[in-house]
Formats: sequence, structure tokens, C-alpha cells
Amino acid sequence: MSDNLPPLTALRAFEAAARHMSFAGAAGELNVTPAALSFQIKSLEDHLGAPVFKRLNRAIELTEVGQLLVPGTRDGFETLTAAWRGARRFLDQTHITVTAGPAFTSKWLAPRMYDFAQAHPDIELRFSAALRMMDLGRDDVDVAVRFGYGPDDGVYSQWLLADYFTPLCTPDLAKTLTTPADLLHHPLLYSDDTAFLDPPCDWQAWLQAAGVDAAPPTGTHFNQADHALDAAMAEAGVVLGRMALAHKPLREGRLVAPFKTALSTDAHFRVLCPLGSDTRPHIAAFLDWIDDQAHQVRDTMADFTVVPAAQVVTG
Amino acid sequence: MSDNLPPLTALRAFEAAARHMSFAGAAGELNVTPAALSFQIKSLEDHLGAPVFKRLNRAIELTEVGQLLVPGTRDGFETLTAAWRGARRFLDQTHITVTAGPAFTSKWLAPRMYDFAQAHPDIELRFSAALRMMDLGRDDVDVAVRFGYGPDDGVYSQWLLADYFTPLCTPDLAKTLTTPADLLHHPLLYSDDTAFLDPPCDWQAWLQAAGVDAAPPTGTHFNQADHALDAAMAEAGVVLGRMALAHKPLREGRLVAPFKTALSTDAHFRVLCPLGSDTRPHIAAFLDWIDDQAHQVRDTMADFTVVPAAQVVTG
DNA sequence: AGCTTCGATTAAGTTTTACTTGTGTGAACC
DNA sequence: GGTTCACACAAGTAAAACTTAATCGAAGCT
Repeated sequence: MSDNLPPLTALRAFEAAARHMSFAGAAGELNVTPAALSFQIKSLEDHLGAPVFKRLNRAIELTEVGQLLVPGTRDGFETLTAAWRGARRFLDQTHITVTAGPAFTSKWLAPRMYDFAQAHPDIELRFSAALRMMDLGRDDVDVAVRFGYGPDDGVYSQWLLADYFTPLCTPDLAKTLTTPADLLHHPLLYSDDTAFLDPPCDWQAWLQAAGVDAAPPTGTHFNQADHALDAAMAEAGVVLGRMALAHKPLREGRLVAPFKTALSTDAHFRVLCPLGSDTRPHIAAFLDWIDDQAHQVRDTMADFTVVPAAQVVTG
Repeated sequence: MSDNLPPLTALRAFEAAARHMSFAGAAGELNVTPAALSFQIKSLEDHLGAPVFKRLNRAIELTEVGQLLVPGTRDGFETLTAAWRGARRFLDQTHITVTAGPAFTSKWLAPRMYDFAQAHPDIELRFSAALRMMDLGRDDVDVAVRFGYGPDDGVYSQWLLADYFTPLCTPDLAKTLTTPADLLHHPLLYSDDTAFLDPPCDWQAWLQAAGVDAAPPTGTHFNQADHALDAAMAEAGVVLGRMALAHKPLREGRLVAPFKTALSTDAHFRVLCPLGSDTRPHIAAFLDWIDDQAHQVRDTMADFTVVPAAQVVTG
């Protein structure tokens, strides 16, 4: 009759059984025999004072109490598991899991991965590209790279990279572009993942900044900046590219910036990790490395006329 | 080295130890000897591969991993405990825990408790008066009575009582009140717990509804309606009383309503319980009973001029 | 300083829990 | 109408979890 918790193994057995809707399946998951699991459930029911499963002929079915008990137990064990895994990951000095947007992952992190591997052969990087923002605490992630305005409260945050928007295309296509107004007659590529910026950094804003007082023509839309860049490299048109992401293809000459006007924004890339994690050796090594990598990119705007996006709208 | 959960008893021991910051204290809570607890922690640390506590001379201190592990484990066990208690309460047909605001509890529920006990001697009522709204799912509560506008999504909800606002005072004090304007020369009692109503049901609104075009004088404020009513019964002044709460003292003649103008509002009392709970025998018995009690109060507005609060502001 | 106390630890022994193996049962499937 | 599937039950066993009792190290007291 105790209101205290029943034997926790019994609870866990119940949770697994409810998930599998089968004692045998749950037993398999927990590496015990079905008999043991049956006994655990029985023990739970003794403690509770009522059955949690209706035993049907070939199947089981949750009773009302059982149904009531499922979500909480599931939730509880998930929380415990997450906490445990977090602690294990904290101690694991050989892996770093970093999350970032798909574009940053594919155009910035992935190409530099080999460099990191060489500098730190004992640390294995793992990427977890996701559109939704992952929670540093819960989602099995050590480090996050995010683009936006900040500030980042309650976490360690390090300024990484500003970003600049300027038209980019293949060298061949660039030959047909003499003045910004020429852009109006070319297929323009749109990437919608920076649509959240305010003030906006889109074709309309750039054209205005470049002195072209015309609405940009419609064009193909991509929901990820890396896809838009890929399209531009395939000579599909001109993309309003982000310098931070296009650094490599620019240096390799696969993309060129035909005009020297670039939009800047207060949004920027930064790298985040839980407070305190920044001093852990392998995390610190990664932070140092990524900061160093960012430095190598920062000096590319020397011969550009940079126009803050905020000035475009007001004047 | 497994990323699976460690022995759950060890985790629970850790959680308790972290809470008490003492092995001995935790051992006491779990009804085991300190030696057993020490062993459990050791087992946990073996599974984790690192110590979770620094053993100081007379005290213990969490290591970094330990600190990381605490919130999740605490949270997990709290969730499990809540789920378990919820299941136990579901099966318990002998107790009903009902939460309501302090005023409703003291002026409405408590006086009727004896009646319920007589009608259902096998069911024991428990009250959990709280200002903050309790969560039906989490807070060890079966039934909630709330005052407001609704709607109530995701729970069973039953209309209970409308409420009307009219000046109330002792019979003696009432003799000095001939017209509503006389109120301006008496101490007025304010109860702030209905300040959230929109349109408002306060002295200003009532006076306007009664045709008195003057600002109400300042007076004593109470943060709970029952305290304001008590003050009025102690002849401290005139309260803008809520009929639902003042029903008993009105019937007993300890309070009277000198004027027959009352403000009505769309806010109302309703009784809530989790979906599905409404059919459980003892809960159903309570819902029936409280509905019946409410019916006995509903016919008291016969000789009043009821003015919806919404009309006061617009006209 | 030396004695005491407090809180954690350790070792040996015991109890309790959890599990396995093996068998049994009833309904569904073919 | 047997076979199979999925759970239940019983007896025995392995592995926890716990207790008792002794130990240790440092802080606090006189």
C-alpha cells in the first residue's frame, strides 16, 4: 500500500512491456527470459494493488491504471537515460558531437573535418545536422554552431564569423555581368533559410544597396543555402551567396563575386556549448580549432564595399 | 562501459545522496545503512567510470560529472514518483483531493463538507487550497474548482456556478444605506483576487451600474475574497461581495444586500477533472454532489436587477 | 596534545531480489 | 485437431542488496 516507488526493475519491465505490448518482446529488450518479466509485472501489480495488463489469449492490453501509468514511467526513464548518457558523454574525451545547420555543416564544417582529424587524431568528430535547434542539455550534443542574433543565455558562447551577402556565380556566367542591373536578366537563386533575418538580406535588399531600383525577378527557391550554392556552381543562375559558406568555392575559382558590394548583418555564426564544458580539454581543443579556422576566413572582405542591411531599408 | 542505465537502485541512492549532500542522510531516507549507500554509490561510479562525489573529510562534494548528473536523475525520479502516485490515487476510491482557490474553499466547500461526508461516508474529502493553479496531472489532485472564463481544453469540465457582484454588509450597517450614493461615505472593502476580470467587476463598475457617477473612495484591500467577506461581517465596511461565496452568511442574516443591483460576468465557477476520471464512481459521486449543491444556490438572484459587467463599460 | 565525534569506508556474512530452466495452459491459426 | 504462440507458474539458482561490526581520518573540544 506504500505510496513510495515500487521496485524500479519492475517499473522498467512495465515500461518496456507497455512499449512492446508484449512480455516476450520486452524480455528480449531487457535480456531476460519472458518468465522473469512476467514475474516483474506481477510484482508491480502486487505493489500497486491492481493489474496493469489484461492478459488476453495471445496478447496483452493495458488496463485503465496501466494506461495512466505509461506516460509518466516512459518519461521518467527517458529522463534518466538522457541524464546518464549526458554524464557518459561528458567523460568521453574521444568524441565530440557538434550540431549545426545543414548548410554550415556541408559547406564549412565537413570540408574542414580532415584538418581537425589531422590536428587531433585522438578526437573523433560527429556531426548532427538538423534544421530544428537541438538542445545542448538533452539532445546528446556537445557543441552547437548557430547563425542568428543572439544573445545566448545560460550557455558558453563564442563569436565565430560574420556573414556577408553578395551575388555569386560561375566565372563564365560572370562574364555576362557588367553592372548590377544586368542581374535582372539572369535567373536568380533564392535561399529561404535566411528569410528570418530582420532587416532582410535578400535580393531586393542587395539590389537596392547596389543602386538598382527594381524588383528582383522571381527565381528558383531553395530552403537550404548549400543547395542554392550548389545550384549556382552548376551554372543554374546567380545566388545571393553567403561569404562564410562560399569561402572554399571562391578560393578555388569555382564561384566568383562579380560585384564588390556586400550586405552585412548583425546576425552571425557563433559556437555554443554548456557552461563549464568550454574548459574540458577536448571541447577546448575543438573551440580553439574552429576559432582558428574562422580567423582564416575573416579577412576576405578587404576589397568589398560593405553595406549594413539596416541602412538599406532606412535610406 | 555500457551507455545503458546503471542499476537503478544505485541511481536512486545517488539522487538521494546529492539531495542530502550526505551519505548518512540519504541512507536514512532510504531506510538502509550508510554502508549500503556507500556501496551503491561505488557501484554507480564503477558503471560510470568516474567518481560522482569527492570524499572530503567530513563531507562530500559533487564532482563535475556528479553535478551534471543530478538534475536529470532528480527530474526522472520525480516523474516516476508522480506517475506512480497518480496510479495509486486512481485506484483509491476512498479519497478525493480537490483543489480550489482559498475563498471558494473556505466559504463554499468547507461549510458543505459535512453534508458530503454524510452523503458519502465512505469517501474522504481532502482540500488543497492554493493560489497558483494546480496541475491535474502532476499535483496529486483529483478534482479542481476554478473561477474564470474557460474554456478548459483537455480535461473534463462542468459548469458549476455563475457569480454576481453586489454590495454586502451587516444588517446594522445596511440601515444607514438608503441610496447607492450613500456608499461613498462608508468604508469600502476591496478584494483583489477578481482584478483579473475583464470587463472588471469592481466598485467602480458597480457604482456606475447603479447610476452613481463618482469614483469610489479608497479603502482596505484584501487579496482573497473570503478575507474581505470576513471583514464585512466584522462590520469593517461594505464589500463588493460575490454571491456565490456569500450565500451562507446571507441566508443566516449575518450579511445583507442593501441594494438590488448586481453585476454579472462571463467568468464562472466550474469543476474539472482529468478526462475519463469523471466516470470513476467516487469522482462521479463528488461531481454529482457538487452540482447538486450548486443548484441549491442558483435561484438566489430572483429579485435582483442583474447588469452584465460588459454593459457597464460600453454604456 | 589527546580524547571524542562524525561521516565515510571496508570486509564478511546474510537476506532478499532477480533470474533461469522447465513445465503448463488456453486460445488462435492452419 | 494438432501446432504454435504468448503468458503463467514452480522450483531452484545466481546475483544483487543489505547488515553488522570494525576501521579510518580529520575536525572539534577540553
